[in-house]
Amino acid sequence: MQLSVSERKRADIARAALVLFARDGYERTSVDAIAAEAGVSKRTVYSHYGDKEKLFLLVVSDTYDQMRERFAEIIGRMTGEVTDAEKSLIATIREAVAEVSHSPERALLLRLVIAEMPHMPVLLELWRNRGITPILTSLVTRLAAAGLLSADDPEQAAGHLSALTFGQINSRSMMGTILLEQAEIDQIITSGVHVFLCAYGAGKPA
Amino acid sequence: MQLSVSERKRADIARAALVLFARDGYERTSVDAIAAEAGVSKRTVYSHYGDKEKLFLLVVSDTYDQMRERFAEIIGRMTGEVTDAEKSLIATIREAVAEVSHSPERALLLRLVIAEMPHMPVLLELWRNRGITPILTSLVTRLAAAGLLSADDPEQAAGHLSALTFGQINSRSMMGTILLEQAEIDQIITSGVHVFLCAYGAGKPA
DNA sequence: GTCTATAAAAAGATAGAC
DNA sequence: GTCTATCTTTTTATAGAC
Repeated sequence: MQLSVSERKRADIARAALVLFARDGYERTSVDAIAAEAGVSKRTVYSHYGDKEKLFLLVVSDTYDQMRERFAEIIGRMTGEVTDAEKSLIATIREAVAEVSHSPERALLLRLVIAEMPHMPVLLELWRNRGITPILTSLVTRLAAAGLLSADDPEQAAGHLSALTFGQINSRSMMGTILLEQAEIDQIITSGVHVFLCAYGAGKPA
Repeated sequence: MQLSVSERKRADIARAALVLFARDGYERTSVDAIAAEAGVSKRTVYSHYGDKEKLFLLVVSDTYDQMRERFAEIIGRMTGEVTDAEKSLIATIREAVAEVSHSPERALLLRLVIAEMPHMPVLLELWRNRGITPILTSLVTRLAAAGLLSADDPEQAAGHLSALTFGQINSRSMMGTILLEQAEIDQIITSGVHVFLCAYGAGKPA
């Protein structure tokens, strides 16, 4: 898995761009700064990526795909041997949130996408076609099939679950701008799942 | 209520700034463009507002306060003679959403605040101290006192209500980037309130 | 207060040598 | 592919006249 010098530089540029875009936003990040951070000349940046916007879109798209994969992996792992829907949901969502918060760049991605979406319609398609709602919907569908949930409209139920957990966390943290305490995160997830199960739970033990 | 020429120009600048900031964002909006839109010279902009950031913060703050006032007025109107919590909540939230969506500038404000918050800590305080959650909390408290809701923790309940309605709408519209159909908005509010009442409702009629 | 003209800096992108 | 040096445009902010 050796990388040529050129490939290495290409990767360095992408990593530098991610760090700076995440920290300063699109407009505030200059190509000069990216080149300096990556340890290459500005001309090399343009050789590899064409222009600033292409670089941005590629970095955002890659980071987003990685996050989505990890998310799907975590959600997908919760299958089969689930008996207590509440416990399993809390643990799974907790892990998913931790995964996103783990890397600052990923946490800030959402804010970046929101900020630049009106000026880059491509981002809109990225979001629409590869959102995380389908992943949650499939989870709800599976749980409903197993008799652990009662959801006539799995997509709508997934939307409610997402709003009550991820949505509340995004809102409180101002889309990742403020770092939340783990206790606060746990409280949001626990209470959110509880409300969700009040509406969609099946066979609750008292 | 006559305005002097100077006061008129000051107001024109603020209005122009709001329109352009909302449309193009902070960094993409130049002071030149604001001056042109307002029909004054650039020097006049600086005379009145000092610099670009002060102008931005003032415009955002004013717009936000107006929105918050309207919001409080709508929520506050729902008092006393409420008998059906579900119907009243749906109608009230529907009106509140319509009020915000009515003016594009107000709808886009949230996105702007999110985008610039990391670079302007003042915005963070604005949000914290004058958020809309307290307004919703007081509503929940009143409804609970009237025996229409069962909420031990009104603030948490308000958070859930907000996430299920406003949160879902913000999420679907990408913070106001995409315009939603009224039918979709209604569907979100209706189902969101339904879930909320599953968890917090008291004395539901079958 | 208001304008025209200008300074001063920064940023995106490219030319041309190696 | 990679670099240094440069072009061109844009932007914030100010000087100075009226």
